[in-house]
Amino acid sequence: MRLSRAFLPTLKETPAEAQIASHRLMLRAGMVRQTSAGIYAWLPLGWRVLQKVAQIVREEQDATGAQEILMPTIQTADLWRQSGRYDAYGPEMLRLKDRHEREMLYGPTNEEMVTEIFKGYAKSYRDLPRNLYHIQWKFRDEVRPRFGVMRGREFLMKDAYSFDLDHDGAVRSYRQMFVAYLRTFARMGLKAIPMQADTGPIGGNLSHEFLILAETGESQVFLHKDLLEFDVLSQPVDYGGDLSPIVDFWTSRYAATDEKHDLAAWAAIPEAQRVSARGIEIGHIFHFGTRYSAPMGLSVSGPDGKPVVPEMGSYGIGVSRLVGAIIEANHDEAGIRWPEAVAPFKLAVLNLKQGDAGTDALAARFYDAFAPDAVYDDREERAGVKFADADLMGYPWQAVIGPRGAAAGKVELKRRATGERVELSVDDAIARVKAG
RNA sequence: CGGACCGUAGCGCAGCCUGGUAGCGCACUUGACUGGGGGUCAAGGGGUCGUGGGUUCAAAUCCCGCCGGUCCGACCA
Repeated sequence: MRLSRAFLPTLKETPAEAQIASHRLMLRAGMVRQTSAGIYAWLPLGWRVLQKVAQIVREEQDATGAQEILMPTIQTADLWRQSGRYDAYGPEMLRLKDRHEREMLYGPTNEEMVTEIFKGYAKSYRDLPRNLYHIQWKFRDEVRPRFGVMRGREFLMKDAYSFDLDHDGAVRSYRQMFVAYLRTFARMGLKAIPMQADTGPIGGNLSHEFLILAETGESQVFLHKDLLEFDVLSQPVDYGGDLSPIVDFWTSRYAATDEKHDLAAWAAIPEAQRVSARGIEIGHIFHFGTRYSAPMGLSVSGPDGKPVVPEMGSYGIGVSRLVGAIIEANHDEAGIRWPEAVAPFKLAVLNLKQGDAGTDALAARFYDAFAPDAVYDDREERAGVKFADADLMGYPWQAVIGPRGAAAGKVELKRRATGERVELSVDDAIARVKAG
C-alpha cells in the first residue's frame, strides 16, 4: 500500500479518553475510531490486524477438526427462554423488538442457538463428536466499557461448541481446545498461561482461563516460572492421539488468578520459581455437560438404541480483545512492535527523498518485492515524520532508503523489535527480510 | 448501579468564576526555504460553543431539563 493514497490517519497527540497503552496506540496509529461508548469502527490498519488474528484462530481451530459456521447476531427471546437464561441474563443483554413487537436480542453468546441448530440434524451417536465454531460480533451492554477494544460493548469473538456422547469424549474435546489455544496464542507471539477457573455449579476441573502477562492486566496472577519457558510450537501435535501429556504439563505447575489463589500451594513453590504479575484474560474454555442440551431437548440415539443427552463445552477467544492484548505485550515509547505473525504489514519502505530518481527507483524495487504485504511511504513528508509513523505503526521491518545510501546502492534495514540497523545492498536486504 | 467530572474547529486545550466581536497549539490548504528522527517563515480555510428551554438589552459564560462521553468503585471475554 502506498501511504500517499492510504487511509491511515495517525495522530501526534493522544485523545483524552485513552488510559492504557494499547488504546492510546490504536487511536494514534489510526487503527480504530470510537463511534459510541465501547463501540469501535475498525480502520484499514486495525482491520488488517484483526483479520490476521482471526485467521490464526481459524487455522488452529480447523486443525483440531472443528468446523466453522456463522450464526446470526440477532436472536429471538424465545430461544433464550428455553434455557432459562432470558430472565437470568440481566441488563447486560441488549434487548430489542422487531416491527411485530417480537422480542429479540443482540447475542452476547450462542450456546442456545448452536444447540438448537445441532439438534435439528444430530440423531445418532454416529453424529458425535462434533465441534462447531464461529467468529462473530457480540454485544454485552457493559456498565462501564473501557480500555478501548479490550473491554468494549461490541466485540469480535471466536466461540466453539463441542458435542460429545459421554464425559470421556467431552474431556477429549476439552483437551483438544486446550492445546489448540496454547498454539493459537503462541503463534501470535504471546505467552498465554492456562489457569484454573471457576466452574460454577458443574464442578470438576474442566474450566481454564488463558491469560497473558501485561502490566496493565486487570487481574493479579501467580504462576510457576516453568510455564513461561515452555515452547509450545516446537512439538508436533496429533489431535487424534492422547493429548494428556501436554495438558498435564501445564496443569501440573501452579497458575492461578487472585480469585483462585491458594496461599499454601504458592508457599510450596521455591521462591526463585514464583512469578507474580498482572494478567489479561484472552480465552476461556469450559465444559458444562448437559446444561443446554438437556433443557433444549437435544438427544441422540446411543449404540444401544436408547436416547443419550450429549455433553457440551464452549470455548471462547476474544479476537478483538487480542488485538489490544498483543499491543499491551508488545510496545515501547515510540509505538507498537508487532509480532510478525499479526503485523498489519511485514515491512515499511521509507523513501526519505521523494522525487529523487535514485531513491524512487530503489524504493519502488524494494516495495515490489514485498507488495502487498508492505507499505511504501511515498508521502511528501520529512524523514522524521516517516520514521515516527513507521515506529508508531510498528511494522516489523523498516527499509530506509535515502539519497546517500541510494547512490551507493545501499538500504538501511531496521528491525522494529530490537532497534537493530544494518546497511546492506538491496538484494541482500530483500533476502534478509524474506529470511525473517 | 454508587461516587466524581467533562462536552468550545479533525485532535489536545484556554475562555466561563466577574455576561459584551470565539481564541491557542497540532493537523489541513498555498508559497518559499529546507531535506536522515514529528523543520522554519509567510499567507489562508475551518466552529449551530452537545441540545432544548429560562434569565437578560445582550449568554460559550448564569439557571433548569435532556443527550453524549470520561474517570474511581462494584461487575466482566
